[in-house]
Amino acid sequence: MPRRTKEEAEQTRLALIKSALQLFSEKGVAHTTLMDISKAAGVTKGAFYWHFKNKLEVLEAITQEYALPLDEAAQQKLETMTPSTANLIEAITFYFETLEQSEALIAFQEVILFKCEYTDEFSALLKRDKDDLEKAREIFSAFITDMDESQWQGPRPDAAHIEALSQTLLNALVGGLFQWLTTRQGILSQTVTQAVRIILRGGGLKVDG
Amino acid sequence: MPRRTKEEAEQTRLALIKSALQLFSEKGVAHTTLMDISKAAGVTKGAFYWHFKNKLEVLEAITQEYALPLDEAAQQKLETMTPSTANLIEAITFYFETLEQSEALIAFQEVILFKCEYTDEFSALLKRDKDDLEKAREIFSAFITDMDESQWQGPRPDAAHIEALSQTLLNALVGGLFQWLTTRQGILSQTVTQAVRIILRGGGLKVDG
DNA sequence: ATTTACATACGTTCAGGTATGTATATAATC
DNA sequence: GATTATATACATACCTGAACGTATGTAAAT
Repeated sequence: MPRRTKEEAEQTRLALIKSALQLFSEKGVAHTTLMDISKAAGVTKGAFYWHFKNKLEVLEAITQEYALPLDEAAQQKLETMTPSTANLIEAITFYFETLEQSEALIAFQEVILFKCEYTDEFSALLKRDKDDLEKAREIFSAFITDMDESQWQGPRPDAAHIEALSQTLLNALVGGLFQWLTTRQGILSQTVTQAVRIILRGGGLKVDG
Repeated sequence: MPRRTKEEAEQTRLALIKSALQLFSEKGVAHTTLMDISKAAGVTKGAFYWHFKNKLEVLEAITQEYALPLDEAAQQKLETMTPSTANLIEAITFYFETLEQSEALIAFQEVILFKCEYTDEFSALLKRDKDDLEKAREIFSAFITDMDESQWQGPRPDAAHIEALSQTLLNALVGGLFQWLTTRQGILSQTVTQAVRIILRGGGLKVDG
């Protein structure tokens, strides 16, 4: 059936994105064919090639549709909060609570970490992921730097220490997500929060509990 | 040229493994063809199929050849050391120093983390990786548990806390490796060691420096 | 003599891409 | 407001290369 209305076209676009994410997480990006995606979305390859140029474009669309909103929400949360350890922990907890409650977000992270080969054109995707992490680290650093003197156990440390601290924090988050996605044991937001407490305390900040 | 001697056959086997690792890290596992590997090793597909059943078997051979020795060395190091924070840090530093000095080990980790889709038969590989990490965590836990009272800042914590601590430690290591492999910035063993210090201190252990 | 350690050749499947068909929504024109 | 024109949103069919696997050949080691 040719020539749907604009809204119907957007529907099929979203259906393609959704099916792609589902199939990517099941079969991997490289082993998912464009016809697999099209079929699962109830259309043909013609529809796919109308909306997207290739697999990479779908993955980018998936990112825009599913991952970006949470990233931006968490970022804005941190930017509006008053800098404190409690608020830092809360923002991180918010991120992982939202993540673990969304099948789509879980599937997305699975694809990014386990079902995608970062080579050729896809290496750009890894680079962007790298930039995102670097940005997150900078936000952590700024947030910690802006904290009041009262948040620290001892005297305020230098910038290098805060950078090392925020980097360690970020690495533990990535590693924690990695570990949870493979084992699915425990509650992601809780284990991560626990790790954050340990690290912030080890970095010289006051942490209650 | 048919029918080489046993040693020559082992040579081509190792050449295939080496070429496979190289190509996997460049082009990704899925996008590397068996003829690519064979050609790079200076043989034909016939030689490949004589030594291996499929791609998965090569990857397993690569693991045996390159990754296992370091894992076992680090593990044995921990088992023979007297439990202390300094020795824990030293064992971890040893692991990552060895890693960052070997192109092959770096390539292997790159393949495992970024150039491999864990689906179908390859999901078994991810499961084994999971088991390895779980084993590492247990070793960390045991090592920390066996530590002398003098190693702690305060009273000795309960088992649950030590488990959370070792898990956080492991997650930070994985995340740190992840981060270093993407950015290649700084010296892996140093940044990781720094992270370990922060975490152990946050976990309640005495850390010098 | 037989097995080994490959080389060569082939068949089959299958994925990506393209070219083209087509019915309808939408815009343009009168 | 009716007609026409055009762009849209796909469906269908085909073409191409290529990768996997397999079957078979073969010369030397054992």
